[in-house]
Order: sequence, then C-alpha cells, then structure tokens
Amino acid sequence: MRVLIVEDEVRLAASVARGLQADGIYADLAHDGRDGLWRAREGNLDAIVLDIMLPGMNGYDMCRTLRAEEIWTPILLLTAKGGEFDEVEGLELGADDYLRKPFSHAVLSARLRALARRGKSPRPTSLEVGDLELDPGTRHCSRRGKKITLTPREYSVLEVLMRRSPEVLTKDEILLSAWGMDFEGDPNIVEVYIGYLRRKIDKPFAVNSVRTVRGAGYQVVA
Amino acid sequence: MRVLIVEDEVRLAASVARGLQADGIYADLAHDGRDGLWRAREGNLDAIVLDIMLPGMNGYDMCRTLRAEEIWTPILLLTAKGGEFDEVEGLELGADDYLRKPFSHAVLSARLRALARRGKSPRPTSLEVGDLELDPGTRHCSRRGKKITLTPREYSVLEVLMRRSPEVLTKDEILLSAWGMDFEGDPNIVEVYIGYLRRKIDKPFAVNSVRTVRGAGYQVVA
DNA sequence: CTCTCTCTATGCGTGTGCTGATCGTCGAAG
DNA sequence: CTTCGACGATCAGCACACGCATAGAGAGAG
Repeated sequence: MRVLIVEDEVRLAASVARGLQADGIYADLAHDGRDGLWRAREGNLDAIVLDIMLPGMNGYDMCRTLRAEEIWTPILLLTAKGGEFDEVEGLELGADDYLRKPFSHAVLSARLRALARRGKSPRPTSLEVGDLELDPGTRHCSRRGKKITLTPREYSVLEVLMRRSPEVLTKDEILLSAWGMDFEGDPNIVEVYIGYLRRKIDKPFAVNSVRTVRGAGYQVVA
Repeated sequence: MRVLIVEDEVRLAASVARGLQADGIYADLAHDGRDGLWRAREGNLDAIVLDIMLPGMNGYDMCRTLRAEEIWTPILLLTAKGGEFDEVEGLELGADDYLRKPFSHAVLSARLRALARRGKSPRPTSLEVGDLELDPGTRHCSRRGKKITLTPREYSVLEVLMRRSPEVLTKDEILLSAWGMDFEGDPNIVEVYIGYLRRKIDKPFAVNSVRTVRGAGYQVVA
C-alpha cells in the first residue's frame, strides 16, 4: 500500500512516514502543493494525506484541482486550526476524511486503510474478436474456453491486432506497437510472429482469423 | 436521506435529530442497542450514528453483529472517552468513521453525507486468494489456518499482488507499490522478494500460487 | 554485540527472440 | 493460359536476456 504525504513541516512529514512504514504503508513525500499535485497525478497511489496550510498551493485548492481532473484517489485532510468550517468545507470539496492535528500514528494508519479499502479501481475489460478472447489483466488468451499460452512477444503482437480489429495494420505499425521505435532488425520478424500466432490460435481450431492483406498488412477478424 | 441515531440520552438524540432535519437528513431514533439492532436490520438506511456507551448492548457489539450479518450500512461511531483506542478498535470492527463528543451539527451532517456518498461497500476484512489469507489490519498472513510470519517488505509485495489478484503485475508496478517511486536500486530486488515469498507461502504447502509470467511479471492465483 | 531485515552481486539454466536461407504463393503482364 | 517477379511463409539453430537461487555485506533495533 502506498500513500502520498503533502506536508510542509519536513520533520513532521518524515516522522509520519516512518510511523506508517512500520505498519507496512509506504509513504512518498511532497513538501508543497505544486509538488504534491504533480505526484498525485503521476502516481499509482492508494491515498493522499494532505495538509491544509501549505506554501505554493493550499490543500483546498489541490483537492479541488484533483477532483476537477477526474482523479479520485481518496484524500485525508490534516487540519491544524480549531475551527470546524475547515473540515466541513474540505469534505464538500471532495476530500474523503479528515484528521485534526495532533494525531496518533495508530489512528492515521487505521483511517488510511479504511480509505484504501473503498478506493478499488474497476477491472480492465477483456478483448474479444469472435470466440477469441484476450485478457490484458492476466494476459490469458483463449478460444472456445481452451487456454492458449503465448510468449510475451506473441502477446504484444496479438494485443495490438485485437485492439484495433478489424482494421488492417501495416507491418510498420505492428513493429512500432510490439517492438517499439528503436527496433533495428529484419522487419521479416513480423511475418515470423504472424506465423507463430496462426499456429497457436488458428490451426488447432481450424479457423482463419489472422488474415493477410497482401501489400497492406494483417488484420484479425471473426 | 435517512439515518438511524442510536443514543440513550433522549434529549441529546432529539436535538441531533432536529439539527439534521434542518439539513434535509431524516433521522430515526433508537434508545438502546437491542432496539437499534432491530431497526438497522429492517430499514433502508443511508447511515447509522452509533453511540458506544449504550444500555442493553454496547456500540462495539452492535457494530460487530451487523457486519457479521453482512449488513454494510455505513456506521459512524460517537465516542465519549478521550482515549484513542476506542476509535481504532471501532474502525477495525467495521465502523466507517467516528466523531468525538462534543461535536457540532455541521460536522455531523458533513460526515454523514460523505459516508452516504461512498455507499455500502461490502468490505472484506481480509484479502483471500484460494486458501491464502492476508489481513491488512493485523498484517497477519496464513494458509489453511497455519500462521505465516512476513517481514514488512514481504508483506507489501504480497499485499499488492493479492489486492489485484489474479492480475499480472509488472516488476515496475510492484516496485512502485512496495518501494515507492524514489527507489533507485537494482530492480532485481523484486525477484529476490518473490523468491522469499514463495519459500514462505508456497513451498511448505506444496502449492504454486505465486506464478511467473515470463516477460510480463508476476501474479497470485488460487 | 547479536539478530533481523534489506539489498547487492554473482553464476547458472532455460525459454525466447531473432537471423538468414529456402520454399511457397499471389498477381500482373505478355 | 503461362510466366516471372515480388511478396509472404516456414524452418533450424544459435545467442542471449530473463528469472532463480544463494551468499554475504550493510543498516538498524533490541
């Protein structure tokens, strides 16, 4: 589990980070609003701990900005003031919880876990072309329920073909997607891998879903 | 929006109910634990406000009972004591939030709205993949009832793999989640920790739940 | 100091990727 | 219809990167 702590008091931030680490929660640190916003956009975070009083950009603004950008990572606000309006306002702006300073590490980690539990991201959907299925999450490939084992390179080639099915892709497009732009070998490699794929996903099932379009490229059809 | 207030001090309960009503939140009242439990089972509630000190049945027990019955209506605990352990304990038992007395109506309604927005999320208290269990609260891991001791780093790696099981995670994703984005060492460390995990959770039980997907990453399966 | 945990560094085995040559096939022009 | 050229398919075999195991150094806590 991974969280971002946005807090300008460096010593406090470091101490909180150590405390969480002892509970198996790894914490990245940002010391001002701008930096925090940047990392929040980048990262693959389970939650954000956000101080309200910050140099650069305050916690409210950061919270509002993230939500406006459709980033729904759970946010826990840290409030220093005694007033209640901070907190109400924060929740209305899209924060998910708040904690009043000073707080104990035990409470913070319990709250963070509770937040992270809710914030599950939806599963990526699988690709289907006819009865051929490809799940990018597990990298499983199957036809009519029968599992097909693919090597990494075979998987890359099939993925791009299925993603854009039934488009015809040129060899160059396939090279770019499956090998990357820094490939410097024999472009004949694409033909070789098309061959591997046909041997695994077409021949055993007596179908012809990987089609050659002479002079143009390849496509996958139902 | 409709909430249930379980609180034995009649005057306080009535005053809270009036305050919420002014914010468009309709409140049912129960004055002891048994009555509260009954109404919580019946009703079509958006949230429950639960005092800890109650005649009949205390707040902890009520909370635990509801969760055991698979009723996941969000619960906000009211704590009167100063100690923090009440609160941590409450959250571990399945409450979703807490508020320390005395509190203001504005804060209570903001919190209730936040809870209702999240909705009832079936909340697995532990992660399970096949017969392998991992409890994020206590950081205990076990298979077939036998306890397995994990170091913090091992725990982090296993947690992210189980949370997203049966997805295949790349080494980079694992590094990001378990080490953080500022890790600058040898990425081979992931392989090392996968090895440690296998030695602890797979080999003693003669299973193979931590799978390598060559060229892609790792997954945990049943 | 000792013990635990984390990480680096090494060597090894195997599956995978790629090359290069040869064989097959399609299509257009005579 | 036949022929020829260009494009695509297939195959064998080698090199190597990937993943695994293990040992040990370094850091930190008790």
